[in-house]
Amino acid sequence: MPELPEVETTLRGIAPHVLHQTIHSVIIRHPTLRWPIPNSLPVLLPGQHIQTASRRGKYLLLAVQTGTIIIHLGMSGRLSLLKKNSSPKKHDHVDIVFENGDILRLTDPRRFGAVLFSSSPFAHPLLKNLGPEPLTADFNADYLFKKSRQKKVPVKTFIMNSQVVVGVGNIYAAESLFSAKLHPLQAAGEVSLIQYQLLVKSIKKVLNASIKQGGTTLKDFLDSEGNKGYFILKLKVYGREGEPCVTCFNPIASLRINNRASAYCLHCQSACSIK
DNA sequence: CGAACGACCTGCAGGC
DNA sequence: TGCCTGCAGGTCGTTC
Repeated sequence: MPELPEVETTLRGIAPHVLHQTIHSVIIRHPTLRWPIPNSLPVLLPGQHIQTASRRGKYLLLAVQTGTIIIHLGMSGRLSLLKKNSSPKKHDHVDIVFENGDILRLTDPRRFGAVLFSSSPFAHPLLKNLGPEPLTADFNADYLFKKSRQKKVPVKTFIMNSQVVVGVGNIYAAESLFSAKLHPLQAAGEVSLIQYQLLVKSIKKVLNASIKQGGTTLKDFLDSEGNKGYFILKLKVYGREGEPCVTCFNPIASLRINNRASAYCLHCQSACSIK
């Protein structure tokens, strides 16, 4: 489910409802997500209140007095806000119940998500090596160009590496490369500065447009209020294999790169030097 | 060191 | 209808 726009949509949905709320209790129904949920949370968190709600890459961060709750939605995770006594369903693994009765509930069928706690989240092993946020000025063509020299990995793999830049997953990598007219297999180290300028612009444009539409709902993404995202209507290559390219009308092709489906236009995204 | 790949887990679509 | 296979938005840890 979630790439950066979906996580950002989730954050914007929950933030106004959880900020400054006092935690009443924490219910863990299924503690084995990607990593075990710390069993100290139900003891540690009650009585504390949410001071800030933010995002780093695809990690949601809820800060309380003694530290920060770190939430990752994995492939199929979703947070929703519910009213008091809302009965849990099959994949509702964690509830954070507030004193006013509201419930912040994590639902995650595939359990690739995570709920962790850290007194200094940015020093946490999962967060400390993350690359820049794609929508900030730190993420620019000079940075990508320098970072990519001598790298032989496909440019698609390169921009999906969270140590290079956070938040670009399979959908938005495909869309951004199409927008920048770059072949996904082009070696990252051989992409020119000019091409990176176009790619950076494309990534920012695509992510911003998706956030505006509430993210992409393929099959199961819903925001914290249960609404779908409408960016799927704007996807130009992802999931359109065999359908005509919106620019040249040739059929969209597909490759597997690192075992991930990679849709692209054979004509518009021609490679200069694929090895 | 970087790169490739398996692993985690469930649900669903499609083929037989 | 039902079983089997492959695939899915992520990304860490292991192996080469």
